[in-house]
Amino acid sequence: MTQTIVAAPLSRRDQQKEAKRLALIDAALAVFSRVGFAAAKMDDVADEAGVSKGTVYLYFESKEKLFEGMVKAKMQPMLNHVDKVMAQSTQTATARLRGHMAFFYNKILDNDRRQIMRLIMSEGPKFPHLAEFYHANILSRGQAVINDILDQGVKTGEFRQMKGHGLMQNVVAGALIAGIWKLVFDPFQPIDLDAYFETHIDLILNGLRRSPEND
Amino acid sequence: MTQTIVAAPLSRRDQQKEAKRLALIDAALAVFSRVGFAAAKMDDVADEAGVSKGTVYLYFESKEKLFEGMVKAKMQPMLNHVDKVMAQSTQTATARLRGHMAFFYNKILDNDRRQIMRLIMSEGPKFPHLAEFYHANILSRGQAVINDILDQGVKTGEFRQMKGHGLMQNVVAGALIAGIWKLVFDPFQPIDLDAYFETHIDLILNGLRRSPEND
DNA sequence: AAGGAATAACTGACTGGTCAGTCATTTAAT
DNA sequence: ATTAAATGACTGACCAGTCAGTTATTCCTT
Repeated sequence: MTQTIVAAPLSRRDQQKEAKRLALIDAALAVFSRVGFAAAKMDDVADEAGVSKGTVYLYFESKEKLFEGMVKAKMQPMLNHVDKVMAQSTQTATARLRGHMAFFYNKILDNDRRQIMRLIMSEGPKFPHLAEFYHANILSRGQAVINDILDQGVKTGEFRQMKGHGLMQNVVAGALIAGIWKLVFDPFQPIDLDAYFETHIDLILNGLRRSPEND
Repeated sequence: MTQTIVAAPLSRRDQQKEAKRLALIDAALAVFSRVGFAAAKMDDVADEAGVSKGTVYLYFESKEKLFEGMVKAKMQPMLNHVDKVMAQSTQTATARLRGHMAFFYNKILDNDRRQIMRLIMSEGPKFPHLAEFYHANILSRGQAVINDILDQGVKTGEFRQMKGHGLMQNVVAGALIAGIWKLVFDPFQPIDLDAYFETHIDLILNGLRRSPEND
C-alpha cells in the first residue's frame, strides 16, 4: 500500500513520462546531429524515440522548443562538475589546468557534447535565445574556472602576467578545434586526441610560463 | 567590327553572364549565411541577385551545386596568397608566423570568409564532397605554410622541437575560435580582434620558444 | 476484488503551407 | 532572322502542427 508521503509519489505514469521525455531528447540529439535543425523531421524524431508524431507535441510544443530543450537537458550535467574544479585550489595552477583540460577532452568533447557544440555554432545565429543560454550557463562558467586557474598561477609565479583579452578563449581554443575537426575533417585527416591533447597542453603551459625573456 | 581574334572575344553577352554569375554567388553567400543550407530558398537567392528563380538554374544545376560553387568561388582567391608566404623564407620564422597570422586575422577572418568557415562546419558532415574540397585545397595549404614556418624555426633555433601531432591546429586554433566567437557570441560578450590577436600570437610564440626548461 | 467511470496518454490521417525544380512563353542580343 | 537568355506560373513532393478518435491507467463504488 502506497503511503501518502509528503514527497512526490512518482507514480508508474510519471516514471513512464520521464522515460519518454529522455527518449525524445536522445532521439532529437541524434536526428539534429545527423541533418541539422531545418532538415530534421519531427516524424524521424518520433520514430527514433518509438512514439508517434503526435506524442512529441505532448512533450514539446514545437520543433524549436524541442531543440532548445534538448540542448539544455544535455548540458545540465556539465554544470555540476565545474564547481568541483573551482574548489581544487590546493593544487598548483599547472596541475589544475592540466586536470581541467583533461576533463574537457574526456567529457566535454565526447561525441554527444561535440555534436551539441557544433549545433550551437551552426544554429546559434538563428537561435539567439539558445546562444545566450549557452553563453550564460556553459561558457561563462568555463571561463570562470579558467580565469580562476590563471589568476592563481600568476599569484604563485607559475604563470606570467598577460594582458589577457581573449586569454581564456586562446587557452581552450585548441580543444574546441579538436572537437570540430573530429566531426568535419577526420575522414580526410584523422587526429589522435591523446597525442593532440599533449601537444595542446604542452604548448599552452609553456606559453603561459614565466621565462627569462618575459619578465 | 569585332575582329575574329585568337584569344577569347568576351562579348557583351559573355560579360553579362559573368557578372550575373558573380551576383548569384554573392547572393548565395548572403542567403546561406543568414539561414543555413536547408532553410535557404532559391527564390530568395534569385531576388537578392535581381533575377528570377528560373535563371538561377541556368547557372547552377541545383541548390547543392550552387552551394558548392559558391564556396569554391569565394575561397579561390585565398590560394594565391599562400604561395607568396611560402616564398618569404628570408625572414625569421617568428616574423613569418606573426605576418601570416596577421594576414589570417585580416583576410581570412573577414566577414565573408568567417561565414564560409561556419558553413563548412555546419554543413560539412552533410556535404562530404565539400569538406573534402575544403580540406584538400584550403586547409592542407594552410597547414603546409605553418609547418614550413615551424620547421624553419626549429632549424634556426627560434622554436623548440615539439612532437607535433596537431601542432598546426593548435597554433591556429585561437584564430578560428575568434572567427566563430564573432559570429555566435559577440552580441553577449564582444571580443576586440586586435587585442585578441596580440594575446594569441604572444601565447603561441612563447609556447613555441626555446626556453631553459625545455631543452 | 471486480466492474466501471473518469481521466490521462497516445495515435496517425489530415490540412495548409512551403519550396525545389520545370518548361512554355517572352524578351534581348547578335 | 536567328539564337541565346530570362521569366514566372505551375507541379509534385514534403512536412510542421492539429485533432477526433483510441487505448491505457487510475480512481471510485460496492
